Amino acid sequence: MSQKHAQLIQVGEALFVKHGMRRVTVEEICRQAGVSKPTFYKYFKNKAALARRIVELWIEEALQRIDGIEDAEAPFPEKMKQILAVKQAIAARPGPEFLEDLIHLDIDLSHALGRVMRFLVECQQQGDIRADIRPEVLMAAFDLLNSMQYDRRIRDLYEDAETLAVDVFKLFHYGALSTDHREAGLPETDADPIAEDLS
Amino acid sequence: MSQKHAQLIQVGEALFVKHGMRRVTVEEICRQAGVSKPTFYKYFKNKAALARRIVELWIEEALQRIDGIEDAEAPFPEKMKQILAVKQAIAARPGPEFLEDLIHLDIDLSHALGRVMRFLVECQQQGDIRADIRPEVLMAAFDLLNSMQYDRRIRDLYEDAETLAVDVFKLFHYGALSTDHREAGLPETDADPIAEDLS
DNA sequence: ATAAAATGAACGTAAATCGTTAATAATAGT
DNA sequence: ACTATTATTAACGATTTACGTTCATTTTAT
Repeated sequence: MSQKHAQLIQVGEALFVKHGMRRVTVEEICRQAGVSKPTFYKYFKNKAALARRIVELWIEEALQRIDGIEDAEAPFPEKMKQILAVKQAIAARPGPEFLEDLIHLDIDLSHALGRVMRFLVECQQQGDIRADIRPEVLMAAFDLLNSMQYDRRIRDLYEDAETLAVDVFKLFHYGALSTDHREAGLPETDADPIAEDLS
Repeated sequence: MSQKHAQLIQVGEALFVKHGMRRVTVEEICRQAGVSKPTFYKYFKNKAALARRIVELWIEEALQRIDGIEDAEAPFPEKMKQILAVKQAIAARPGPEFLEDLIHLDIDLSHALGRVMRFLVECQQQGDIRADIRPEVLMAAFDLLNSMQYDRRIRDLYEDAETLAVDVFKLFHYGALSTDHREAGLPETDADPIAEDLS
């Protein structure tokens, strides 16, 4: 829409990401955006509404990128790698403090992630990923593996951060890919994911 | 001194550097430091006093490092390079927002820099640096050259940041070193620095 | 057991922030 | 040039937050 509207979002995003919401005031956003306070409240009900809008845009952008990756023609493992990279990117976008704020606002970044989940499910149905593990578990496993990159103890084992990232991807890949995409064959299991009950 | 005292300084430094003073509350510092508020005010008159103490420690540390460099035996250009690097390091330590706060508190980081200035003067007296330019100007020139590293337009000319940094050092060096340390000789000027008046 | 140090909880005060209002100024289109 | 829209400035009361201090109690060390 208006120039002002865009400015507010841009400035708000920068400040929220860097400092979190409670360290940033509406007047500060207005000042840096070159917008008056009444105009702010014309566009947004309050500070939280701005935050919500910002995240909304993040998610929209992520979904578009994921669509693009899905439509493109590429070997499947490459697609999966890219899509998971997108998910990782939006999860890391808010700083730790803004992330806290989002949780407190009941904003769930992992809803864009629902799109990723659907992708995983499709992959299972097409036999690209092993179907004997529930997609939620796969997703969680991916997150856990990724979190290794931020663990000091693990990080110190590597010279540079990139090879660690590659290793993480390799790990998830060759543990998750079905035999179709594996070099060495492993006993294939295609049991019903919900078959076993953990009672 | 006390464990608590050190904790407060450590936490305060981290928060101030990251967010600046006005975004950080005393209670927040106390919480993260595991110290009660009355104890905070036992050690520091107020938030500003903590900030002052933090910078004081920075300067002390910088002075010690400079002394160490001066006492060590190394070729002169290497010494100068190291000392200027220390100066550059402490100047960059506070984030832009904390730097604003320090200015507003009449805290002058460039007083540690006075030590660097004295070094430059000594160098001039010993003939290591050309003596026909006032040390203040040399210092300012160094700062300007260094600031190039943060100029987007210049930065984009380089692949990596390191070679740029090296170039900056080279530039300052071979423009500032006297013929004693130069490969190619240039007309030596040892006129009185204050001889020429710009009236 | 005693002294010193740190804590939690509460306090009054001052300042900051919120969200809104009204009157004025700027900008647009017709 | 006139009108309608839109933004701005300045101020507002209400609420929240942060400050710096006090005091009774607990913890720690001697």
